[in-house]
Amino acid sequence: MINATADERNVTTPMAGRSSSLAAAEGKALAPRRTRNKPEERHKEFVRKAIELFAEVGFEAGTRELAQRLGVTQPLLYRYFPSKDDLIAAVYQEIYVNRWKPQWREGLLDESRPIRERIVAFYEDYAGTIFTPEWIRIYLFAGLRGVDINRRYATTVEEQILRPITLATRTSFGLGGGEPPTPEEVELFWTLQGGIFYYGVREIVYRFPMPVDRPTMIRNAVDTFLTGVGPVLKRLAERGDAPA
Amino acid sequence: MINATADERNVTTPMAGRSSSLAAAEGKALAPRRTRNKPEERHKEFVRKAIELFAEVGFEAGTRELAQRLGVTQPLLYRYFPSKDDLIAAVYQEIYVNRWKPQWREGLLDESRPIRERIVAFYEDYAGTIFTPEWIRIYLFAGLRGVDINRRYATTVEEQILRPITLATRTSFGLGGGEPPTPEEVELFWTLQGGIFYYGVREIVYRFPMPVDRPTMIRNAVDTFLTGVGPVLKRLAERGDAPA
DNA sequence: GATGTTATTTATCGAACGATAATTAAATAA
DNA sequence: TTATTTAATTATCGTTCGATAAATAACATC
Repeated sequence: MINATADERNVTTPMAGRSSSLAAAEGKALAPRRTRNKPEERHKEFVRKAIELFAEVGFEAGTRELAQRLGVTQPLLYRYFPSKDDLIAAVYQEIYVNRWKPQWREGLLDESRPIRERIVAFYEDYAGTIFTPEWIRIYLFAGLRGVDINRRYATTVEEQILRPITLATRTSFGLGGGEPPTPEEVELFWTLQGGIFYYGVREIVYRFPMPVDRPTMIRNAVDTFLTGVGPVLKRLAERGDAPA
Repeated sequence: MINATADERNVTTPMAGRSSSLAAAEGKALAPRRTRNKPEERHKEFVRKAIELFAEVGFEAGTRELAQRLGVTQPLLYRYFPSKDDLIAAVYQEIYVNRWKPQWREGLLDESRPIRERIVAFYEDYAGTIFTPEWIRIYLFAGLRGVDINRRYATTVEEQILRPITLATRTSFGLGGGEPPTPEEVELFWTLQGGIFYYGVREIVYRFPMPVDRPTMIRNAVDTFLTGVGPVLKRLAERGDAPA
């Protein structure tokens, strides 16, 4: 199922550039290169490559494969991360915490610009951030694994993005004052969010041919949504969530 | 990571109901139960349980775990499936081919009912079919694995569902004749499809609390979409896909 | 009841996995 | 230069995995 390139069999190989000195010409074992790096840089380097590998294969990717890509031996990983799960946790932190931009929320709340412009600008920047194999694939791997990364991230999206959008949209339609959005209202905006997110899943995970480019898709989706959401918001506000 | 319940150590155990006769009271090895089933039933039974297991754990679920749940020994699986991948293929067939309903397309094309009613009815039935852990989780597992199940399924969705919906909607708005839908038009309906699908992902994969029930979500999403899509379709039709 | 077929189990192989202990050598300080 | 520290490697353990070969026992046929 995996390569195992016959070059180096079962034994753990150091590798990464045979010692440029023509040292061991005997052909047996090449002198292993041993470059000593600062722990801080190594830590970052390990996480960076781990993101790459996990995005490709998933979390069942072997630590030996990761070490090989880094040009180090497998046990070295355990000097920097007590266990594989700790490495995975560092990956989560890097992607889903460090890449979150507070200006997303701020931009959406900037009432000096029309609501459509704010929403389109947000989704263009948001798509530019998360429509990468690392972000989307690892996000789905994590979700299927059952870690609560996704629940927590979805909570953040709802609080920092969807509720502000909902309120701003309601305001722009002259509906309701400052009451918090109802679940039905927020759910409406989840549908838009999910529709745009799923564009990325089709493109990056399924590798489905995407004849419509991102900005066009976003513009049309937001236009359709904003045109249609007015009456629905009005209806929801009028009957105060009473069922038909 | 897995249980390994101390009861049965490394050795492959037959199991499944100790022989109800109080046979081996010596405590050592229980007489293994050997019931002989018809190959046809076994095949179905294996696929059924495999779906259950793969939905929980993913395709890296062990064949031993599957055998244990079936109450048989692990090598028996290889009498019915040449390899694990063949078992997985049977799982795909069962879920994504056998569960497809041709009446979805037919119902969407039934011009005797209003377009909104057709679309809402379709999504309610569609959600009832695919919003299960087996369907959604295995679908995402397959997508991340790189098999082309998802590309093929998405093609079917586009051809059997989204293009009919697009044409029917265009007709109901009095726009365009029988020309095939443009990619931009189809992409609009992909956004609705993705938005609704992602509701299922949040509910079933992320286990996000869902305060709005499915029928309400579907009704509001379709209402918003159908209200807003008219002007956008009109704009797309008028300028013949020329960029702004 | 004897015989033949085959569903099922027992036993086992080789590879890959996560992780640990002991050893080696590169950088730093004396 | 020599001594100290520790980054990095070598070697290896115990498990689990997918898969195969051989032995066994349940059912069908005569």
